[in-house]
Amino acid sequence: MLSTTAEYALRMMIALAEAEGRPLTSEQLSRRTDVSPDYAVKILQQLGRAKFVRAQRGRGGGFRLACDASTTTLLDLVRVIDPLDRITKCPLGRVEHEGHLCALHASIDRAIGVLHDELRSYTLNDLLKDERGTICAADSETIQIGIERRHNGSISGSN
Amino acid sequence: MLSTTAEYALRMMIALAEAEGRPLTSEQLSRRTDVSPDYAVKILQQLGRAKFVRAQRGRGGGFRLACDASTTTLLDLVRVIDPLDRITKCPLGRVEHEGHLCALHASIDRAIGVLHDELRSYTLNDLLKDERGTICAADSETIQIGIERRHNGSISGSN
DNA sequence: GATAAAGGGGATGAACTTATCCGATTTCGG
DNA sequence: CCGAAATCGGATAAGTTCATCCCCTTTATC
Repeated sequence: MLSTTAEYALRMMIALAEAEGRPLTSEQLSRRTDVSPDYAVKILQQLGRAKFVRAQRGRGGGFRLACDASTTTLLDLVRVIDPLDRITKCPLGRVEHEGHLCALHASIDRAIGVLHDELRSYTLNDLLKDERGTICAADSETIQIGIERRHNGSISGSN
Repeated sequence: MLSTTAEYALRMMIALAEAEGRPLTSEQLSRRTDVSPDYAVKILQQLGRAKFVRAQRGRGGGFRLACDASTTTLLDLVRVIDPLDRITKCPLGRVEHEGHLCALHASIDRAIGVLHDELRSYTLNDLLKDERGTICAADSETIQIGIERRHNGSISGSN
């Protein structure tokens, strides 16, 4: 339903939100989110143009979150990649349906509407909370390279 | 959000539902729904394999509805073309998320869920009712070739 | 039967999405 | 000011969806 690219973007945004302002290189993001290194860069560039991340070139650089994780919603992020637009004009270009969609397109539009509502109801912060302590992005590598974990006193962590 | 192919399929199903059991040729369906003739056939074949339409070869043949328009939902039809599946297992294959998705995938899954619910709430019959008398499939041609129209005493028809 | 009308289905091309590659540019640190 | 580390962005390849083309089989009618 979402494009794979949108999925990738969400994973990387979660990884960046978890990093709490510290920059992560595209390489690190790639490994944490299982996105190929080169493609990860492309997606990060799109997120950068949309002002959701900021890039810092050069040594010690990387990508940092450039939005408020408590107000940025899933919908905001998905739409950077997938248009996911409501239907406002007749796809068949019928002039008599200007401002008054037929039953078919009105139904599809309502479906897109509830999808919007649902995706808008989750913020980036919401996605960081996981009762099990494992988030589907940003974990395995933090152990390898020894960055301190934020919630290591987890409840029933399986490793 | 829906693939264009799914849109086409819906338009053709509406046109067939409007025809009330009379067969329509792929050519007629193509013109009524603004789908190219050759591609229309391909989509009708998919709908046929899924048992939503039945084809009759030879002179006087064509495609007929093979499902109940009052119980077949938008969701049923869309899923012939687009899988639109709920998320049941972790897309990253993390075993610790078996039967317990992380917050990200749980959220996306809920979004797909509400989309399902909404699409399931419309039947094929619902899409035939249009207060303005114009449906976004199956109309222009009925005038050309003179098949009797079902609701010709329309309210504010613009031609 | 012959013929014309109709769908069946494989092969192919066009367009878009996804993914990779590589050289250029920026920036930090000695 | 040099070199390593990092992003930038254009070119290209691979894969998928969308669309077209063509030949075949089926079927109703004469």
